[in-house]
Amino acid sequence: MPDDNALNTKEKIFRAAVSVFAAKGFAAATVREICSRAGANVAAVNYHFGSKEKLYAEVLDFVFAGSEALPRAAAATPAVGSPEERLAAFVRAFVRSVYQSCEGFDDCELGAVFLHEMANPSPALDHIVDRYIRPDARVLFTLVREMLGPEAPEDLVWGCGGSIVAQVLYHCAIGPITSRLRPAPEGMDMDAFLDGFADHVLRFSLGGIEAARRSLARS
Amino acid sequence: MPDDNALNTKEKIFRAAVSVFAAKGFAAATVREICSRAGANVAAVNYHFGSKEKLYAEVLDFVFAGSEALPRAAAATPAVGSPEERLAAFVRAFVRSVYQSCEGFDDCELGAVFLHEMANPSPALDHIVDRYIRPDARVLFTLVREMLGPEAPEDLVWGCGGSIVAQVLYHCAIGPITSRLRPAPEGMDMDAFLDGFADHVLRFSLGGIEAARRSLARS
DNA sequence: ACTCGATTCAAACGATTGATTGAAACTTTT
DNA sequence: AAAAGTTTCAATCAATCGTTTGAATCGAGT
Repeated sequence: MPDDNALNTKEKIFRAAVSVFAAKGFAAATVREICSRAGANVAAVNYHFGSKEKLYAEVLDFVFAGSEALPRAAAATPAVGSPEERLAAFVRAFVRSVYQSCEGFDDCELGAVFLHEMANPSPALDHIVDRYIRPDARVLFTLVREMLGPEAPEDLVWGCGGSIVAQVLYHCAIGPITSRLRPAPEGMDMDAFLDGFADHVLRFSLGGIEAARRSLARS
Repeated sequence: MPDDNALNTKEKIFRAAVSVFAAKGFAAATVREICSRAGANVAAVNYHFGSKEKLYAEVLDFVFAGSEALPRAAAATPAVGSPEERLAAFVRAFVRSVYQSCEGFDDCELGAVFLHEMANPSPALDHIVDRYIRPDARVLFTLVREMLGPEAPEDLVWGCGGSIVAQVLYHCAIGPITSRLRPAPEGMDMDAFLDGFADHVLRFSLGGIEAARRSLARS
């Protein structure tokens, strides 16, 4: 029967896998490095998880699932209030869920995992989209539609929703560029930066949606 | 001395490398597949280019360099005219340079190469940033500053510029998601789609910049 | 103390990778 | 036509990958 030590080894491998997969993606990560970081034998991954791919699928699900402290955007969006207020909550939670490290991890951002998954999609992506991303998208697009009005064409709703998502994902999508073009000042307060970033995205997006609404009324 | 046949083999390898690297990125691409597609021996890459890495560096430079038919955004932005007009030209050229296939290639978008490079930056990225990305960024941020006014803080200029870049890169950053959430209709006219996409990004961004300007005047 | 299932470990396996080698084929020069 | 230089090729190298193996180790139940 699995005792504490066994669970500890499995847990240690899982935690190491989260960090390594986040840093390197599925293909570039090696089970040897994961086991080395976990202080375990190379065979431990296959013994406890079946294969590297199954371990990755579990990690992916864990990273995307969110938590109470770091909920997914849809879960943090209230059902009542003005569309602007709800969008503000959505964007703030979305930004945090992408850039804040997973609970109990120093070095695992969903954004990093996500980027590797976009560059090299794994079979597990379908499940992630259905389970986690589609609900978030649904909340966002419903909100955008409320703000654009019922006569807005579907394409415009998706366009504006995409513009919001794009801005949130910006830093994770081009991190290596910003670090070269405009390196972040050392000792920066990450929480304050994320709040300011979310504020900017919200303000910029409200202006963008307003412009889209105007162009709609004009035609 | 290199004759036509030699040039042909080198050229064929280069063209195959462009496609393979764009589709898989540097690490996942293999010299065996490149040579196979080129109808050449495995040793040809090292003979003609020195190493897989040097070949990749040449491919990267080619993809980012742009062309007369597909210029980089900065090169397509006129020096005169209203900031709005110049931003429109910038965004249109930017969108095309990211999503339109390189001249003479059916399956090489800068966006695909870029995405892999962001997920797994190569040593060649520094040169690409200095040579190609920094000039584009300079033109964009100068434009944004013109529209925000001289009293706008640097952070706001970078924020709004980033919001524009983010929207343009959206589809390349989350392609696997959109294809699952909202598959593109088959037989879609890519040129028309890109024009419409650029129009949306421009309109949305003008609204966003206007909102940022207003928030500036208010404080 | 002994047994038995669960876990860990060093060692190795087969496959694949980028790179190298030296001879063969080819082109150009003499 | 012989020589020199360039290019191609099959074969192979060392390294690394995920996975497997079988024995050693451990811990709880009898």
